[in-house]
Amino acid sequence: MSTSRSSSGAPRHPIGVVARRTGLKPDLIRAWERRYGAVEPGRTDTRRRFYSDADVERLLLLRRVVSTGRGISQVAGLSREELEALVDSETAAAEAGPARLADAAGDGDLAETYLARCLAAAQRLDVREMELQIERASVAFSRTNLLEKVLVPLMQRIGDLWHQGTLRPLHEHLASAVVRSFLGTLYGSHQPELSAPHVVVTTPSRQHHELGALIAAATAAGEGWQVTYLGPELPPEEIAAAALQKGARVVALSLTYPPDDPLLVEDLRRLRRLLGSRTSLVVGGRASRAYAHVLSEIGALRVDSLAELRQHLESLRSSPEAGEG
Amino acid sequence: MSTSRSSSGAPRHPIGVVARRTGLKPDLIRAWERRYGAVEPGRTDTRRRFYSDADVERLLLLRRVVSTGRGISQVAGLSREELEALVDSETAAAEAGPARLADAAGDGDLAETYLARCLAAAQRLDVREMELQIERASVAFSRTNLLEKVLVPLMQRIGDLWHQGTLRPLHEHLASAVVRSFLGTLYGSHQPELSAPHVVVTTPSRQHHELGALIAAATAAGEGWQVTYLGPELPPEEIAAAALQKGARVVALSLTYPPDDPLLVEDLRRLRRLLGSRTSLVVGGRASRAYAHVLSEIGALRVDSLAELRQHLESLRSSPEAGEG
DNA sequence: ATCCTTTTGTCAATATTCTGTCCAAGTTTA
DNA sequence: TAAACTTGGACAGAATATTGACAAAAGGAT
Repeated sequence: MSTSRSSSGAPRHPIGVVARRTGLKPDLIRAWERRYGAVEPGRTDTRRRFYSDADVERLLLLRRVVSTGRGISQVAGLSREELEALVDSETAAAEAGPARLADAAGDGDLAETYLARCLAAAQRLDVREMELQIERASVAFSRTNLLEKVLVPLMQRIGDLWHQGTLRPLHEHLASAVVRSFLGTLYGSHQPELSAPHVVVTTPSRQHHELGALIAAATAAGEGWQVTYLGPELPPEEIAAAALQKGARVVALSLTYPPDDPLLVEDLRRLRRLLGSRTSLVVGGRASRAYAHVLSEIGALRVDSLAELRQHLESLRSSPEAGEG
Repeated sequence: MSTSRSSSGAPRHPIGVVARRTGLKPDLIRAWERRYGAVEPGRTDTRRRFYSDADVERLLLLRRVVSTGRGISQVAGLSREELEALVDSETAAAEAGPARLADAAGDGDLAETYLARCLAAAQRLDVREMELQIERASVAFSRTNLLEKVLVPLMQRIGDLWHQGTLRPLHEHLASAVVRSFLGTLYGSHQPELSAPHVVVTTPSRQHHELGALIAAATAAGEGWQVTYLGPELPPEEIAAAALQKGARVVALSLTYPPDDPLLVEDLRRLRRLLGSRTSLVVGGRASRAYAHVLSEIGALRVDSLAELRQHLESLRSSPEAGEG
């Protein structure tokens, strides 16, 4: 065990940092200390509390125990070993996952607000403001809703405004860069279980709009998959190689433009041949409809929305093998 | 006590430059020194402060630690290693912290270590590990060194291995996506002064390798410029429109491939015409040499390294107008 | 079930410390 | 001379500490 890491000065954390790390409000941490002596942090000469790493871990432990229904007064005085024992017995008893937060309804207006602000910021080429708004939206919405109600509509609307001439290509590029950067951090921040199935996400050659692929990657990550995002425009051989190397259960492609690429049809057929029958192919994006014929020919799943994608991932996850012959 | 402090490199930078590089106001740097002895810069015989590169890196590290919630008074006296450990523990708080790298050796070896790990991770298509290693490297290195000694060599080496057939295109794509995502967060993290000049960074049409542009964007941000990154492949009209709207002092382009695009030559000429004479054009990237003729014809600055880019930005910043007619 | 008590998270008011910013006056540099 | 730098002091906003109060939830007793 890492009993003491005090080799060169043990880190001492102010209460704000402890609050962030434990998810407990500063007031609550103080209340636990005042009322039950749950922790006994050190003090500076000006009476500010300073917590050690051990204190932080103890608070985390207490939080877990309390969240299982026990009162804080009952467990505040227990030793670390006793707390760990409690946690163990609890997890062994019930595989209770943390309750999922349900976003309240009526988010439409809120999403619309963020959307409008992002659009305005994009128009002004104000990257910082755009990032700020997306950041705020990411706090207000769940990951799923952020994608479905803010980011996807945002890019669609920018695309529309571009095509109708209100916005320049430059605005679309800028917005793409910002959203892409955000999505990159989003899908990377998830820590899937090692037993989770793999999905390889990319875009075929000459399909250089990667936003859809990134959104798919973020969605899959949110569903608990292990995601390997390869970036845009890869030929079938590369995609297949990656899928093979990662033992991917699914390959997800995003098609947006152009909708009439004969070479792409051939690439899709080849990809299906190169992939083992154990790997499913899921295709989405605005242009995917245009390739529906090939897709059904090669037995690829076509999805029209993120909800559909999530649904398919869910079912694919449980089914042992791809249902293709 | 921290032994180093005044070790590496003769003191060089006046406080204004340090302020730009660190994103800290001169007043704040002095306050940190006066109140907590956070740095001990050298002095001229007229009592002017002069900071070494090590001082700058220390200030960057302090800024980062402070931004995570600790008070400056608590961390101002810590050694570099302790500060790095703090940042590391913050980013990898939940992580089972495996072996810390031996910091003792020279930075060259250290960079090599990270490089090798990133390469190995890329080969295994292990995105998470790659991100982790880059994150760690970003703690151990200053922004400048991270770019020049880790990320740029990494992408070069991957490119080489790709061309010699050891790695597949797929690996290059994957690494690009990871590095790009990281750079996106990097260049956005700096908060420039409102009075700072603007630079618009992008890539001309048909130049779809945007990594160089992103690195340039991160470098410019580190020099205290207000950066507008537009993403890759924009025609001259779009670039000029953005530069006009932002009142950009500089437009920076990255050229990597192809090196022999006749249309690009025309695009560059047009861009120069569309830009006002108040806006300088700076061009870098592997293929920029191939276009040296046009570039000198239209009076664009060609840079061969990041150091050169920084140097040019520094001098452009002080000179009131572009020196082109 | 209903009522009462205890527990528990949250909040408010006030005081103190910490921290970033700013100002003024003088000095040096370009 | 204008711009950049230095010193010392001042100040406002953020973070923290303390005390006390309050309402929802939990649990018991009737």
